[in-house]
Amino acid sequence: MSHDDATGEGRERFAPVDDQYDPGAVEPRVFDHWEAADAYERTVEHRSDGEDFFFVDGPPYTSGAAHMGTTWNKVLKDLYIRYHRMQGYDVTDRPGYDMHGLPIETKVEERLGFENKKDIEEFGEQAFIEECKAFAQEQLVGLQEDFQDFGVWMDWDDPYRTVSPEYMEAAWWGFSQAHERGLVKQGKRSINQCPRCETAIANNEVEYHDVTKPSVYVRFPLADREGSLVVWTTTPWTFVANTFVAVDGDLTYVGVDAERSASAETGTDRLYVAEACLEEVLEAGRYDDYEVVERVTGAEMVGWDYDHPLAEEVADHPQGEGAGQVYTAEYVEADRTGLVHSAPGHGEEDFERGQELGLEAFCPVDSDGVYTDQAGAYAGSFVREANDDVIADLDRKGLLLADEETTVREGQCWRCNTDIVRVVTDQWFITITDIKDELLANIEDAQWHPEWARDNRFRDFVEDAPDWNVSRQRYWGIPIPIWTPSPDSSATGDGDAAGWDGDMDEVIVISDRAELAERADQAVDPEEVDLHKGTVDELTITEDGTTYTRVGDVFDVWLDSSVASWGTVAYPSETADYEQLWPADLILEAHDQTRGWFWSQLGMGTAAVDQSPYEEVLMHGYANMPDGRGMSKSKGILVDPGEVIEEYGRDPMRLFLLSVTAQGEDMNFSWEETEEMQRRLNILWNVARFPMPYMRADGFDPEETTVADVRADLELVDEWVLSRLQSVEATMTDHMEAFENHRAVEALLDFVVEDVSRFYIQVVRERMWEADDSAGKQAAYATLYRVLEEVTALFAPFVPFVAEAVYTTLTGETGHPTVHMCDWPEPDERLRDPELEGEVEVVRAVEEAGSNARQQAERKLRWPVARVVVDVDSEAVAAAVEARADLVADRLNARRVEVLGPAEEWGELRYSAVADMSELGPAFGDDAGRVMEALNAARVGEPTLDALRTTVSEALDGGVELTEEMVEFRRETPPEVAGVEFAAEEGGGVVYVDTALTEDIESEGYAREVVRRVQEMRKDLDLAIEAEIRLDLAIDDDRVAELVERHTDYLEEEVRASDRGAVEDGHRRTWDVEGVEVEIGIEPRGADRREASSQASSE
RNA sequence: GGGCCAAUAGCUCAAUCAGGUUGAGCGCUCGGCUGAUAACCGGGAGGUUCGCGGUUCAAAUCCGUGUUGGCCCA
Repeated sequence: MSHDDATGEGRERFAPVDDQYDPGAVEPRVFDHWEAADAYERTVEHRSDGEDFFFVDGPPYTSGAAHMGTTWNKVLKDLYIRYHRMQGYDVTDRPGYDMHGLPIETKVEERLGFENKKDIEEFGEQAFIEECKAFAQEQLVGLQEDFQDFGVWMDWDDPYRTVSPEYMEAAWWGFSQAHERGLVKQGKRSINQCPRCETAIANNEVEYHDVTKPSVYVRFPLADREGSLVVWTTTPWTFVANTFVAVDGDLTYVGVDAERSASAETGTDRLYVAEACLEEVLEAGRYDDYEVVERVTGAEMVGWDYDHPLAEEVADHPQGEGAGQVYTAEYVEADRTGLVHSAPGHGEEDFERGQELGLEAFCPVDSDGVYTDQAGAYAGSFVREANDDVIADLDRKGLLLADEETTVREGQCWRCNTDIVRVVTDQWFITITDIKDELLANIEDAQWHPEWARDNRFRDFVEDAPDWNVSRQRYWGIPIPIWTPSPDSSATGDGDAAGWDGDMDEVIVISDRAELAERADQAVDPEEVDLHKGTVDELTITEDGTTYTRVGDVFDVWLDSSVASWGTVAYPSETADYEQLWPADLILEAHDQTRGWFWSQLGMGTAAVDQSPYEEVLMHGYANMPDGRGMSKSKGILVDPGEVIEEYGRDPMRLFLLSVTAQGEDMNFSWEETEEMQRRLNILWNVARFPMPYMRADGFDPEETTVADVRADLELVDEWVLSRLQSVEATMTDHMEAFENHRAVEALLDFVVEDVSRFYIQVVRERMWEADDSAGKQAAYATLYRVLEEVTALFAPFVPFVAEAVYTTLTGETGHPTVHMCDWPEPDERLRDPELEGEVEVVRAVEEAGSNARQQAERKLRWPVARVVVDVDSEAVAAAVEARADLVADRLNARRVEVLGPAEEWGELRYSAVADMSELGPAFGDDAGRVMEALNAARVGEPTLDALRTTVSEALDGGVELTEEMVEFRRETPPEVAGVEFAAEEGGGVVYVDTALTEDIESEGYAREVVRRVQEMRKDLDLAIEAEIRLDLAIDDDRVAELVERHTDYLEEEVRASDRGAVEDGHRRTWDVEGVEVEIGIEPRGADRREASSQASSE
């Protein structure tokens, strides 16, 4: 809507607005207004004395632009931030960005043309970190511009960034707290290693694809008995590290003498396999005969020794205490051979079982996937490429039974698609398995919406969660603040922890910059120091004659965001906000964060301070394509929010995101629905636009004339719409408090479309059009103003632009500088009247049925009907219709409304019967035809068999026995009466409309036909509403002309005709009114004439 | 392979928790209104409630199973 001075001063109330809601025009104006009026800053300031509400923003990762998912997320956050502000809270709205991590390193490497870690080392760590920092910052700016463009109000000038010293320090502090509670340790773990990135990949960063791999059956010769164990694998390269063979203790295994007689490779082998797998193994090994010579359980095989299949090639193969033996293991299934080759230096399950058994985790593979010298003959080969060599060696030694291929799901690095290798390396852990009970207890302290997300999914996950591996062997991350004793006293700076025995009491964990400055050997300025790897790796600590050096690793990025609840308030460098606000009142993310940020925060909060860092969680779904597929930027399957804005606007997009999808569910984006949202907002726009010219013309002043001032003059519909408004407010507040935003906004849209637009405004239009000002008119103005003002506030958090535009036009200079400073409207109980709401609901049901009946009778609404008869089935409905008969008469343009209660019969009604011949036939035989004719011809006063029997018996000159099955009753209304059923909450009935014409009705009907056409001609001339005209009317039918002239006063008042007579050079048109030719001429009078002609000439 | 969520009119969703005649908006179509008018309002058609099986007097709803999609995990 239009105003030049965006600060509110001098802006004109009820100023003319665009005819159509055009988001493309409204939104830029609102942005300008916000900027000029400092709308955001003033809104924040307005609530600065309110109760604190600590919202914590889950930081989006800074690689790539905002997609529909992030858009939805931020718009939801904006909604709840705005809502809580309107509820009076002083809301923390600091946005955050997750800026560390491998994905950014990968992108920077691409940009710089790097292929692996060595390129980074050559480029220089510090320089590489600076590149990453610059890249992440670039991405941040792009993201932030997008978020602002969506109309999201957060503290964009001061986002928290996980790369800032204050934030990194927050991570150090949390980690050091966990350490002090004894929850940090170093340990070996089987990890997913990306050989290209040379780092561990979190399980959730692994993507699975189907790949073709070797499928080999190999026999391991037993050491102290005849025969071999048969194992199967898809990773022959791991045979190098084979340490034991696993069996299922309960499973039956057989020893067989298997023969190949037909082929070239003749001979007999004694093989041990699970009995259930025997056929498969023999077939794979191309044996054609066999004899079972032994049958044992897996348990009985435990302790059997075998020879390492690559003992000659790998001199260092596992051969210590307990190696090369059979053990039981949970992970064995009666599949393939029923015996599992186990390498604790690689596989996760193998590793865990190996730990239990006290076996060495032999891992002769480096971080780049290349065998170390320990791998003997294979040293220097990339493991996957060594598969063929291993297979060839096994074949040469006669150990290979079968060499096939199979398709399996294989993990790949999510960034570079390199196949993962499982290796065992030294990693740092937060041992959350030690605090499982506390974690499970702390879950209870947060309320989730929807609840099942916590009680089903989240709890299961927490119960099964392993220790948290927080270390990554990369560069772009928060350095792990652990300094370990160095073997020599000189500072090497390479983070080598050799020389330290793993005792956590002997390490130093630094918790903040001040402590670092104090304890470091080098001079450190805590204000200036950058905590990244390039800097801190140079720092050593020397205490009691021992020099400590930092471990080389950085934190997994999940640790970064896990400290967001205190990182947001810059704890520990600032303490006041933390003490006042923590923990978070609300966090709000998509369901992938259940095992992501919801979890990492709980884990970190519990490890550091044994408390849940958040109290309430709103979980939403994923944004999918219209057909339900997931969006994927890399595959080009996506809907770009920018395009949606371009096409339909910000508010319609927001409204779609906030109104269509239920809490916790995935959203399927829909262009059609977004367009529909624009149409709904157009109704809001028109509802607001409709009364303004009248208010302006009559000089209505909402400050002077409030609803309270016009209480006595309120009409029924005014009271009704005000009551409905209160109910909608109560409903919306309930839904918003339950985080059911889609229900809340649906209730509001319903109110605007159904109640205000379709009913209230329809009813109130006549009052607005009255020429003279009146108390009733002022009452309508005050009512509608109140409705619009509060509706605008209710819409504000959902569609901030259009709400702002309407609000500023409504309030002019008198309101807040922005609608977003308004309080959330609370229902005023004094205005609530549930009984009235019920009555009007009945009236509307009756109106609907009545309109339908009119349509059936083909009588336009413009023509009055003599009477409407409402036959109801409940006293409550009868009372409602009787009480509101005037309104019913008005809505249906009826002269009279009659109500028939449940006990009354309408004397004019008759019933007929439709005969069912399949029943009549058997019952009456030859007479069936006559009975049918009599039945069909019968008209009875009540729908009962008795009445029918009497009538039919008379017609047939003899009694007949009728049953319920034989007939179906039909209502027969009098001629020119149409009846339609209706139903309301407290009962229903039938509305009969009597459309019989009388001269009186014709007179009014024709008069209204003429009025309508004159109005159209006034509009042709673009006349002002109050402009007066001279009217020239010639009707080519004397009877009709006389009928119309009976309503001369009405006619002249309606069309503002202050003069009658010949119109020579005015606007003339000839109309066909119900078959009668009517010639109309009009011309504006006096001052209106000049105005009209000047308007005409300007077009 | 496992867990959680979803599947209802051409489209987007209600009704499912707590079993009782499947409903709304859009679209389509027919009509009305005519100073909100490129707006607004009414009627109508449109359903194997994803398939199969079970429990029940009664199933969209509860149970089992399969299919498809989403997310998480392996």
